[in-house]
Amino acid sequence: MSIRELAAQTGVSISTVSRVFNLPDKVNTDTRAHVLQMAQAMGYLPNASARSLRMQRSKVLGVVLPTLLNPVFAECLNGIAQAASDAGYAILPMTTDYRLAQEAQAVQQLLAGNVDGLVLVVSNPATSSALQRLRAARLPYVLVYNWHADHPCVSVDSELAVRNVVARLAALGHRSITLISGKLAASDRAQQRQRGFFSGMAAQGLDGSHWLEVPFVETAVKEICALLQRNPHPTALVCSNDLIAIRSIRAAQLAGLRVPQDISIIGFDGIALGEDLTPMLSTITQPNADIGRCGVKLLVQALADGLPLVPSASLLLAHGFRTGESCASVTHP
Amino acid sequence: MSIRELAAQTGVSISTVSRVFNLPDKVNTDTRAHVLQMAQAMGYLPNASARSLRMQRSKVLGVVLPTLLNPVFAECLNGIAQAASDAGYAILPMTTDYRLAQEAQAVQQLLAGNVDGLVLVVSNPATSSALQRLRAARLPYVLVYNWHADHPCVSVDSELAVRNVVARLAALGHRSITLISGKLAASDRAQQRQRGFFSGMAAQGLDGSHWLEVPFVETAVKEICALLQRNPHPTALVCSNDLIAIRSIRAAQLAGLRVPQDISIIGFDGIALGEDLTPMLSTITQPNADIGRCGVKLLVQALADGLPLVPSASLLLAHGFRTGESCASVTHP
DNA sequence: CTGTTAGCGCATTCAT
DNA sequence: ATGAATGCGCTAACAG
Repeated sequence: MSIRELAAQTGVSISTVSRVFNLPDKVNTDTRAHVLQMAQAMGYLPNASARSLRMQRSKVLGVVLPTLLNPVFAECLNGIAQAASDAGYAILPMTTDYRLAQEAQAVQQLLAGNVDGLVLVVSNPATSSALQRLRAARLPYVLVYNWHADHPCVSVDSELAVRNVVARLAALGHRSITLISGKLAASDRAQQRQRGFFSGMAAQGLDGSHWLEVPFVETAVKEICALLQRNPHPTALVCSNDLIAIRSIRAAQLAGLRVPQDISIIGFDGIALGEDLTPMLSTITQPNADIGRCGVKLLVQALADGLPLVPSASLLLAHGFRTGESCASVTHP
Repeated sequence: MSIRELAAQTGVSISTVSRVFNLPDKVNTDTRAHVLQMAQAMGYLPNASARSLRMQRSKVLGVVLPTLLNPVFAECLNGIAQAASDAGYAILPMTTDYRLAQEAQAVQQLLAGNVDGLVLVVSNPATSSALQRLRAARLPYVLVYNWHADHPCVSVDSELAVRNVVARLAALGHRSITLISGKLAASDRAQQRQRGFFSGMAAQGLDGSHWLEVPFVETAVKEICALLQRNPHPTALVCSNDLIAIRSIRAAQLAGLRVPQDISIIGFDGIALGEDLTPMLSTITQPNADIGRCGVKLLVQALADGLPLVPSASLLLAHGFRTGESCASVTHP
């Protein structure tokens, strides 16, 4: 079903049909109604490929995320999809599983798929070859969750958030706090959060040398459990993200520690699921859907303006703290 | 960077360049190497829209899912993405939030986006208008999680699974079992699972009249808690899915019941996260990634054969049971 | 207000 | 083994 057939059946020219769908005002009301009716009857839908080829834009945004198995990114993708849809864009998502090779490949494929722009989270903006290729291709893009002065980003101040959470723990009487960090090489967010931990501990005059690095994808309950079985155990754990916090809670149980009576555990991300857990997860909350939405909005705006998206357009959104049940004050026996 | 420019720079015709990328064997080795090298240097990538227009196929599969906020669908999408990528397809996902209007709209958009085929989960295959439109458009599609004799599907035998789980609970001494079901109108899976509950309870000679219908998206902890506070409370809960089971565990805690000592709670889906919970979720497991993978494989095969995908191609995969910690035998005081 | 025409970038005959 | 020519379906001048 092509525009030509519809035009023939309707008894008008293809330009008129085209106008009906693109510039409806510029066509006679009756003609328009007739065309629309015939289109409906014949099940005509404008061919997206032909339109993309002609217009030199696909109305598709590429999306690159580490994984959808962490709800934080599923929530973000939700926001992305919503904002994209609102702006008339479809999305083409790819996941990297936190691997550089996949990151590069995803960007490569997306470039070949002629998307109009990209929303992505990379391992490390400072060193990402995928990002360089993107710049070389002069394709508009925006990073989400990442933060770097040379790129347009949408994120929260992770470092500050963790520093504040350390202060909060200190105020609750915690002195022995351990950081459970995701692989630092795989994530600049983990690095930021680690910096927040270090500076926070230092600011409280506490020993910030205790931290454990665990994988993002595979569960590390065993390792965390082993750490908790050492005597004395830390009275609080600050985790790189909610998934790791959930695993830490399990590790604590396996180590015979009650949460929060024996140990406080704090996450980062604010995934919705955390609210339904028992104990409810205490965590630093990010506006995940909004992060995605804002990223798309910036991108769409740049696309509309025809201007490149500059680093100075970066947005730092507000984070929060969810007072759950996995964090309590230290009990002095 | 078009094929013409590359051809000009390389000193060959565009047909030769085209052959280098599509029929490499039919071009001289030296010429091929030269073209490839120049392509690399100039950063040439074949334009996907042009190719789609010419080939009348986009190498894109549409995907329609209720939501990505339930990890079961995120896991499935992961499998879909993997299999699609392996077969050289990209994916264009849309979510419906369990709403019929969105379901129809998603299919409509995907049709307009000229995808080559669709993987989807609909509310109800028997009545879905989106599905009818798909058939009318003669676009290959496969349903996942849904099950219906008139459509090609990939799923598990939910009814049998629940029936068996009821038997398992009965064997553990449970007599008072309540079903916490997702909105039946929004999901044929919920209907299947309810049927399994009814027939399972009947088979055990138990009263299967106790069940509660809760939303999929919003949390229904309050309602479930209220149900549990009635005296006497059921000794076991069978839930439509893992997310509802997680909320039920929270509801139990709020109602002052210990899981599993005071009440057993069983989920459905086998989301990975369930293994990291405390108590570890006891649940019926589905091979979520495989369901997605199989769906894509069927679709890709049909696309390759040029044949329509028939209902008789439907696949019923094996389910399992994860013995977690949220289910125990009845303690007789 | 409507029709005619010229490509967008590519794969594919048909020649050579 | 390679090149010239055609058209996929559509939008955007341009002409009327």
